[in-house]
Amino acid sequence: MKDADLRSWAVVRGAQTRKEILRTSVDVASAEGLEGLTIGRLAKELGLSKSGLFAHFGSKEELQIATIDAARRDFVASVIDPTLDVEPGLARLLAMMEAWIESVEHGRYRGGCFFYAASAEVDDRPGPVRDFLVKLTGSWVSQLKKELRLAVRLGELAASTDIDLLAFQLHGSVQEANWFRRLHGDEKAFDLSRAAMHQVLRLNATEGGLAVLGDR
Amino acid sequence: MKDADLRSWAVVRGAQTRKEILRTSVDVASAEGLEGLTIGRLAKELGLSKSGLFAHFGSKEELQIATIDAARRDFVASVIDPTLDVEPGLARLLAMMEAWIESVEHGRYRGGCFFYAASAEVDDRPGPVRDFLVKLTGSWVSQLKKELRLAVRLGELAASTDIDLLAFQLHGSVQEANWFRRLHGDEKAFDLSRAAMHQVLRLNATEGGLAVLGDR
DNA sequence: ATCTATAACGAACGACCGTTCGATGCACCT
DNA sequence: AGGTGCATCGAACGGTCGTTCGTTATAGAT
Repeated sequence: MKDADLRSWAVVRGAQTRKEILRTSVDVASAEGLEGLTIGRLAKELGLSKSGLFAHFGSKEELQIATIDAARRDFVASVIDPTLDVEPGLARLLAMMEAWIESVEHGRYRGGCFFYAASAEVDDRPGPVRDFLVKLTGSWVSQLKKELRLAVRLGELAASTDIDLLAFQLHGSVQEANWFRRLHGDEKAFDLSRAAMHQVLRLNATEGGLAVLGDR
Repeated sequence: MKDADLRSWAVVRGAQTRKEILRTSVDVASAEGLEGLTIGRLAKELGLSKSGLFAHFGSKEELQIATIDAARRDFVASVIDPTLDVEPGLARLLAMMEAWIESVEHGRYRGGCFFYAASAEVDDRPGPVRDFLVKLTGSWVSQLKKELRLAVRLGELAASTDIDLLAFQLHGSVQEANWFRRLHGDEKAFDLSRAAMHQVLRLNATEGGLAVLGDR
């Protein structure tokens, strides 16, 4: 009976619409911001009524959070999942970084990296939206650090490696690339990002690590 | 006669008010964004009427541009001017970077680095506001590169130094620090920024450059 | 004393915002 | 055939936005 409810026509249709809304809202929010993402504008773009769209979320704040979560799903699908079967350690870290860079470089959002835009907008506005974003970005940095620590343990990075500093540099190189490309339209930003990444990794790599990093 | 006009009571008073408005608007915009900076809110905060404040600028876009220009003046005064009498080359570059980091770390704006916030907000909104911001940020990066090239010519940095990459890394380290502190509230962000800066400079420094960089 | 220029004001405008509410339509259950 | 649950709609709400306009106050010039 409950199953019947959950699979009823209306519910399925509702879930589908919600998905379509979020697919568009992530795109819009990456460019116009989470506040610039207005319900009327979004409804018009999707051919829905304001109130019909609104009913899916109950408040603008809920829409914003759902939008961030949709961006998270996209991020996991395109950056994290594909690297799960790569050999853990430095190799996987490289795969994660490369997937991340590519997702920023060729992603489908008009505004470039969603989390870059959202961070700058939300960092001074306390509340659940900010909290959620802090949690997600913090979790990504932690994941990078975790893989770095593993690489140290595997002897691919030197024991003296400053994990915090290295993660800071890796994360920063991608954020800077997004800033540079977005504002100054220069596509070589991502080459610089890759070069910076390889430089700092090489700086901390052991002989075994250098083998993983390759020639370039 | 013209002089008398320019020094008339009303004009002086007007210029003073405009200055006070901009002093507040930069502060507000660094936190709420250039769009979130609304005329009514700004007027209330300053004890002015909406229309009275509005008359100083003629349009919201003009207010935004004037606000960015006020931020530029602050930046020049606190980051560039104090380094003009430092010895050109690596020493001056270090002074510029340190002044920049400190201005972000201890600046008077509630929203942290003004240009970081404005960049992310405006990068997808074409128009005069964006154009102005692109010009200013580009000019700052150019200034860094100019000093780096000088350091190379002075033999403080190796001739093989990749200026674009190094500027990318220096600029990115400060932006990342602002992001990290703003979103995750961690004050050690700026120590990381300084460490990253020294690391990449050291990597390109000659013996003479290392002497300028010092021990740390 | 009168005139001029400017700053600042208050009231109002249309547009859009997020949100509420009742009505309508459709697929399924009994 | 009638009832139920859900998605969606249209109209309306109070509020805020940027902007316009006519008015008032005030210091200096004539």
